[in-house]
Amino acid sequence: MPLLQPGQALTLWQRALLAQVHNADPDLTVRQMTILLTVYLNPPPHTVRGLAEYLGVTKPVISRALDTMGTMGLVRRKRDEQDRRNVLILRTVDGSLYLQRLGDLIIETAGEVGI
Amino acid sequence: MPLLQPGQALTLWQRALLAQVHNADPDLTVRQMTILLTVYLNPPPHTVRGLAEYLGVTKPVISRALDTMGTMGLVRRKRDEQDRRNVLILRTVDGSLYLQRLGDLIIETAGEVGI
DNA sequence: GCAAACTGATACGGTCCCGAAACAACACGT
DNA sequence: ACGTGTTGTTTCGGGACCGTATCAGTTTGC
Repeated sequence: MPLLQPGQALTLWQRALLAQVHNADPDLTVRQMTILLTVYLNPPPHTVRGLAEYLGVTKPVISRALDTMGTMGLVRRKRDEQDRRNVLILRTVDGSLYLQRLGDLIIETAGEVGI
Repeated sequence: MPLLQPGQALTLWQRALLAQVHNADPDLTVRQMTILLTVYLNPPPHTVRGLAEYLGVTKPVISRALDTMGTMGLVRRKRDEQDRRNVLILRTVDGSLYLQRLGDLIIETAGEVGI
């Protein structure tokens, strides 16, 4: 018997999204959230082109998402001095905290659902 | 030791969102997805006002989301004949299939992550 | 030195979403 | 019957996002 069953999975998903909607913080797009998680969970370095390929979206999508999340302080841009065409996407303290809260939220929700 | 740990939770979240981004299907907003899950997981009846309160958003948000998801065939509207001011939000076969696929996707992702 | 290739950012036109306010349809108490 | 309150929808101005095409800066190979 699997630890996670379909009904539980959807309930977990609903509760976690609901908490996020309730939260007054500005909502991140599904794409933005995926970019943020990728930057913090996958090993660096991260570039615009690399993220665009990984997510299967166009480069402007990444560029604009970095603008938005940069303003929010969730990520940071830095020129690659080895190859000045590249832009490296770096993590920030605020971004780490943001995702830490998200992780705690999912864990807490999972507990309530009985996972 | 909890079954689900913070790192695993975020990885699960990332992989599931990534699969959703990769999928060519038109993306649902976080709010729209939450509405859809609520309609299918919480016991009926569902009204515009009820959903707006439950999600903590304004009524127009619900009304417009129902327009969009109605066009996609994910939910259906029906006048309440008991009190014709109300609109009941009903489930559809397509909506059930959509969420079933989402549930399977999360389960599958969880398996890959080792949950 | 210079043209071609590459990387990330930007301009443009279009679509969708948002919040506040106004609106139409309906129920209910007097 | 009629005014009040309720419910859901629509309108309006504004903002964010998207995809395509284009642009500026940098590297690479001849």
